[in-house]
Amino acid sequence: MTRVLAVDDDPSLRRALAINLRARQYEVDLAEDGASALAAAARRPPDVVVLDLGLPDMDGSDVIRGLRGWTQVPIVVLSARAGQGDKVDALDAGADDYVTKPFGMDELLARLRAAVRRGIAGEEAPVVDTASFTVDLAAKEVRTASGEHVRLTPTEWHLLEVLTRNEGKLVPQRQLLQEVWGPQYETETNYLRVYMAQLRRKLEQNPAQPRHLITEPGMGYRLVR
Amino acid sequence: MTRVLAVDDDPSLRRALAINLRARQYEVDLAEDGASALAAAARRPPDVVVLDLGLPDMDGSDVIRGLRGWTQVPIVVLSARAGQGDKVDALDAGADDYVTKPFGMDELLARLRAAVRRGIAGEEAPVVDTASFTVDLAAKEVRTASGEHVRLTPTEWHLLEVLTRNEGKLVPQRQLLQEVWGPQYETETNYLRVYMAQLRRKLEQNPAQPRHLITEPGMGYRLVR
DNA sequence: CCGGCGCGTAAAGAACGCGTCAAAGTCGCC
DNA sequence: GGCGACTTTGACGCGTTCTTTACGCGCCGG
Repeated sequence: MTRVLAVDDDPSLRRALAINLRARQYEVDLAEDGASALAAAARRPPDVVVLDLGLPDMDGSDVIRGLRGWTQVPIVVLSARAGQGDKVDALDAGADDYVTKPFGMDELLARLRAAVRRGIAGEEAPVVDTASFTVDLAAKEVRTASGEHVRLTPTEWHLLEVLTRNEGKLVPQRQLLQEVWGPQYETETNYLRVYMAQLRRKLEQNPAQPRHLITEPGMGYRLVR
Repeated sequence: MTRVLAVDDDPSLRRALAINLRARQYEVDLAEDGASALAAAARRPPDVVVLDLGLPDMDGSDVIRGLRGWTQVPIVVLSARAGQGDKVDALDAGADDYVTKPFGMDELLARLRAAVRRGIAGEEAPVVDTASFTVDLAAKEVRTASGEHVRLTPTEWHLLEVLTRNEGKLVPQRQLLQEVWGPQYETETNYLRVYMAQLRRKLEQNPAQPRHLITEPGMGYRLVR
């Protein structure tokens, strides 16, 4: 059963959330402020968190950072209709989605389902294998189709790791550069060219015509099975 | 139940709208001018707004901006005047779609359904598929109906992305140019013609008679399923 | 009936991005 | 201190993409 931790200082909204969620077979924990939310999450790790930003004791973004310190649980934020500043802050702090008050219960439930789906999908998939090679993210290991171990340098691995975690998706050049080399290298696209070439030489059967490490000109790269 | 706010100064048209909409299980609020429309929307937030541009007290675009200040509710505009200027203004101000008077009730209802669907779907719509092709916004990938990958250039993709995010809705030329090429290219409508032609060649089964990438002469383009 | 406007199409040169190679620079380890 | 592995940097050729211009057509208004 899916466990939801719902955090809001308004008792009537807490009650409404609890009733609606339990009616849909969620297991519900409640908290009325940031401190007890963090405590509750630590005591019984939830599968998804619904968090009101307007808590009496702590800033919402700080609650998010407190959770993100040790868990990747999906967080859906509730906010009164005020400015967008706190929304941006919350997303930057690591929230997954955002619902503005007043909201329809249907909408919140839809967002919750989506968040849970993403969360569960995220935990599995440490291994991705293609026709030519297999990437084991947990073991940090790459093997060819014939089972031989492939030696990668740290940078090569890091690049391949980002592509693997986004398997099938196009990863923008900027994101790759930022995650592998850091934010100040966002424009050094030639790094990508050099290292993609090295990865292809080690992993592709025909490096000149790559089948899995695909260039999308002008946009980024993509790992396809 | 879906709530519609219908705004028109003509009492007989208000009545006709109310009867037709209620017959189709919509909950209907009525307003006869801009000020009371804004007040009604604030009192009971609607799921979709039908707005006549020819109101006695306010310019239609100002009503739209008044709503857009705090809500993303879909707005379908009714326009009587032959001129296109006010329609373009309304779309630029944030309207979602428009219907020209005199209109068939069927057409209005179809536009309403499309607008409501978009509104509810909200931010969760990473995949849009038509009879001819499928657009995956998250993966930045386009496939034909037969499943083949379609290669798009960055500009082609960017243009298609904007249209896809506004699926079903008429997107003004100005908005497309601004989002794809930047604010200083707002008048270069020939860019749109060139790139729409390229997209049609790659995506439409019969590029000469596009079924999904539709031109709305003088105003903009629309992606329909 | 004619003229103008907007749209679709085609084609050209210019600009850009990518893959490749080679060499210089950096770091840690023996 | 020297050696090897890894990373960074620069240059070049080639194919692709973007930009710009020109022309023909259809529709609408005069």
